[in-house]
Amino acid sequence: MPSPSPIDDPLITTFGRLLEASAKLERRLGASLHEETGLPHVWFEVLVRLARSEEGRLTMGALADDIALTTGGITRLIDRIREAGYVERHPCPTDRRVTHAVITDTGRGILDRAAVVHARNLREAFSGFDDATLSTLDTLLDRLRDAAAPPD
Amino acid sequence: MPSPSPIDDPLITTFGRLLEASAKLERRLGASLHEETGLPHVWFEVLVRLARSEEGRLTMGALADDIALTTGGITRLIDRIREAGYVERHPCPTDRRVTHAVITDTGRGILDRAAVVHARNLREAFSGFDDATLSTLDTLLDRLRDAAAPPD
DNA sequence: GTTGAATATCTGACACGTCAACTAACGAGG
DNA sequence: CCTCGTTAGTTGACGTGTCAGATATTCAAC
Repeated sequence: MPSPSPIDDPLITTFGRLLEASAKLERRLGASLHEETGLPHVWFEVLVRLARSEEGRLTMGALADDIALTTGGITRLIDRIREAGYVERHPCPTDRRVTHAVITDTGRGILDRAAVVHARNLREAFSGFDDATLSTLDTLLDRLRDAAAPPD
Repeated sequence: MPSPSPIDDPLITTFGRLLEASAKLERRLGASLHEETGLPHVWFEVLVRLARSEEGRLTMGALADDIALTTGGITRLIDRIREAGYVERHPCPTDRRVTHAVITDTGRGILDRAAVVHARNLREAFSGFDDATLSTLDTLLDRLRDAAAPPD
């Protein structure tokens, strides 16, 4: 007499596990990063993506999609990061609807320092994972991200 | 002359991927669930955990830990779910500091209906994953959750 | 017993993101 | 070229979670 209930579907459990794992990791590692560098983890994610992009710039829309925020959310997030002096807004010369967020030198400076700290914390948290496991994880996460894309 | 920059550490990328994948999946699947059943995804997660627990009850603290919210956040979340009639608060008879959140019959009803919908959506989203892959994923997620636990 | 540290929950003030409505600009057809 | 449908970004109103501090209770040590 095991439970025939729909709430025991294994996929529901797996999905719950995914959210729990990522929420807890972000809370813990995000807190460390913030304490040790003053940089909130979301800011870090924004700055990394800008720094890795051509000319350190990305459109608001592209950034919103990367970080999984709405465009309204990105507008406000960039407002705050800009007030801190880590990014600037540059109107796009060829399409006047679009605005680029561009990382500043100050932004690159704090980002580099934070990356060292963050990488160290990550290495500690993932100390039980060998290279092969990490590579498997990467593959799975890529497939999960794609699974979230609209079904068109 | 590849980039020797600390921001290119592969662990930073992996971690970013994890957050991106889970944020996008939650957004998409959470939206479907809410549209089709009226139940916000967080409510679903709360109700599942209660339904699976002994006597359909859990302390506020245990629930906060499961869902990865602060205790203040759980207080307010349970307030709202209670107003909808899906849970009740029961003071613990043996320790008067603790309160149990208890799922109601109404709560079990809507949960069962939502679980069917959610499981169907998950099956579609995870259609490219075979059983072995899912089991690998489960294992990895468990290890990730544990990696987030305090280092004591 | 009584004291004091620890634990469980709640609350006010506030930060952050969403949603929907709005402005502005692009671009394909007629 | 204009008009209309689409796309990019911003904004006001609001929902939800956090943080720090308050409250109540337990428990171990004296």
